[in-house]
Amino acid sequence: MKFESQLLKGVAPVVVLEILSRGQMYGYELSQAIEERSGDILTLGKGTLYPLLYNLEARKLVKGKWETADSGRERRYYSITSRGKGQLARQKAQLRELHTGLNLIFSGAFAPA
Amino acid sequence: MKFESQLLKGVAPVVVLEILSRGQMYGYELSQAIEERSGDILTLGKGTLYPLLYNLEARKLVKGKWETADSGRERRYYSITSRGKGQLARQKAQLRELHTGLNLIFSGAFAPA
DNA sequence: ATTACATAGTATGTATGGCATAATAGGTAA
DNA sequence: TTACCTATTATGCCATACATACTATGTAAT
Repeated sequence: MKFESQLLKGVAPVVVLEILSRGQMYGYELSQAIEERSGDILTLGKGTLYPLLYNLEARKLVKGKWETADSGRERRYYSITSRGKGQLARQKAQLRELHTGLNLIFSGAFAPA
Repeated sequence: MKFESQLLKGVAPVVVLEILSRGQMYGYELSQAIEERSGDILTLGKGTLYPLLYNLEARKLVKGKWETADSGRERRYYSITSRGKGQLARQKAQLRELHTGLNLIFSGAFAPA
């Protein structure tokens, strides 16, 4: 994603799971969907996305299957599993909590030492 | 921080810079301040915090100096540099942007494929 | 005094994960 | 037939979060 390096480490999986929760997609399609749906704010390069998908599949949060598109081209379509849905719900809750914590830190409710 | 692994990678430096922007602190004090000021949501273990401070210092975003506290004990006090303040401003802006992007993704303005 | 505990910092190693890059290959249009 | 866009795989680097263990000091309890 076009962010100063590590700011969004860890959110990538949640984003992928969220998008897959609305329907199956193949990798390339996913990377474009993430850009579009985030208003071009979030970007996942292929060097990030594909390894991430392999990882999610190994953890059985998504599952992929090869299908032949109308064009005759082979694509690997990923869909979210029920485990993945559980994980997504947990991670979303944690994102909200993180957001709360950051708000507390940055609102300056405490005086400096 | 007490989150499911890597959800908040990259936010630690911003949090540290933010807190140091209100006054100098030593490491141990910082780790407690982060917990307190985030309502116990964010936690940095020493294995994370100290290496992070060394890294910030190497990048001249903070600077540390040894001082002898009233107790007679040596402590390393860290303060934010002007470079650090610039970095903090940039990172805060990026955090806000990230938040915007995530909101777009999770609000579901787009239909699934 | 001695122990126990909280404070304070350093050092080391591991695992994760974002990312760049390169190699491969198929479909489409000039 | 060349060029370009699509599509996936593989390799390797680097940053970083974290656990653990080690060292050391001040304070309070015994």
